[in-house]
Amino acid sequence: MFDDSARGKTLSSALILLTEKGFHSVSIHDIRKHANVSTGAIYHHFSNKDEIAKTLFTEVLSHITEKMDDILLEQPTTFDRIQAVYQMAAQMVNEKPELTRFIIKQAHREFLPDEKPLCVSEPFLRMKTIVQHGIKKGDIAPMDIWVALSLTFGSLLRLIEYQLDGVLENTADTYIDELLQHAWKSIAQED
Amino acid sequence: MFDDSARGKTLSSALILLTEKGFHSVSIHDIRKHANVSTGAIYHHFSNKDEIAKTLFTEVLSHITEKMDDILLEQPTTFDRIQAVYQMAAQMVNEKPELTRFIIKQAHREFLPDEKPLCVSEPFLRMKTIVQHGIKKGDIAPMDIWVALSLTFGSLLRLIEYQLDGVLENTADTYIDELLQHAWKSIAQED
DNA sequence: GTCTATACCTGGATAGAC
DNA sequence: GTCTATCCAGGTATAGAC
Repeated sequence: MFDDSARGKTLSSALILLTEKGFHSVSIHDIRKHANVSTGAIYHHFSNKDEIAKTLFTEVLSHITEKMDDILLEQPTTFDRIQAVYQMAAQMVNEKPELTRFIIKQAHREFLPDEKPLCVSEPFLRMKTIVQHGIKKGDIAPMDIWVALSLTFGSLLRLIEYQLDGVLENTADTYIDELLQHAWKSIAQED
Repeated sequence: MFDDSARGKTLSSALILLTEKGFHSVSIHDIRKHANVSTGAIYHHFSNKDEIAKTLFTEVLSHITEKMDDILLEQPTTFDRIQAVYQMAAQMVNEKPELTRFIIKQAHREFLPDEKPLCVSEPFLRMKTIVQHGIKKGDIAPMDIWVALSLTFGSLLRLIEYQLDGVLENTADTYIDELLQHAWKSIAQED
């Protein structure tokens, strides 16, 4: 995910430690030790501890935003767009569970108090766009946008949390077809 | 919620401060000041800071569990049970937003590392029971239990988070009828 | 049971050599 | 750009009077 420089190693280690223990339970010294760099090197690249977490958060978010934009470009129909988001999410939680946990489970308010809530971050605004277009085109039944958003992606996020909590027997991607099929029924325009 | 003893005042203040700022951003001194009690009084009733949060968490959870049990007793049909949960949740997020945030948004792993994940706590197991009974009785279409759970309550939890994040124009209870109506379509056994 | 005063330590951040 | 050594603030927890 990150390169082998002091900066990259710091971010990689911070990601692992932060998702494992949480922001306030990880000290600079912990990161220093895990990344095998010195305190001085860390403070050369980051002005303080907050900035490490903030950098991590924004870099990961913008990475996801790019993927969302690809989906919007490549998939023309509402259903296919939603399906692509489901697949991307399932893949992400399988391949990078710590990173996924960092994004959706961290209490950002605690260490990024000036950050906007996750639900108005760029990737989530892309989801809103998908649903709004779906309603406008008549693919999705007319309803309140927040209700439609909850129905479209709420169950997906829930399933992801189940996987992160370790209660699922199989990986998330084995459930998403069934999940999407049913979730679509709740929002689809009947004709 | 809690009585006027030093213990009660400590818990009330801790609840407010913890949900506002998060566990590690609130010091014992902050709680002491807000509750208008002394450090000594706090340490007389609680062995350490963790135990304050833990007490709060378990007392609130068992309170919700009781309400869930009432629902299971009073409501015989699957739909009515789910509807009652939706109404209870909407009422809770309206009347006690800080408390709701404390339960569903806190990174418990950070200060309660030995606590089970929320999704296998008592109240959430009651939700699982509701859905399992629904499938067995034929009210809910046969499907994987975790998929069914995600579909039934995922969108509700999402809507609650929207309200907590302050993006909704109205309170959650104005949306839940529409939400439930659609969510039910995704799981209902068709005949 | 409740108070004040304080001991002790963790951990963020800096200084200055190389 | 990276290192080691160190400073110092903030915060948990305790001691001991009342």
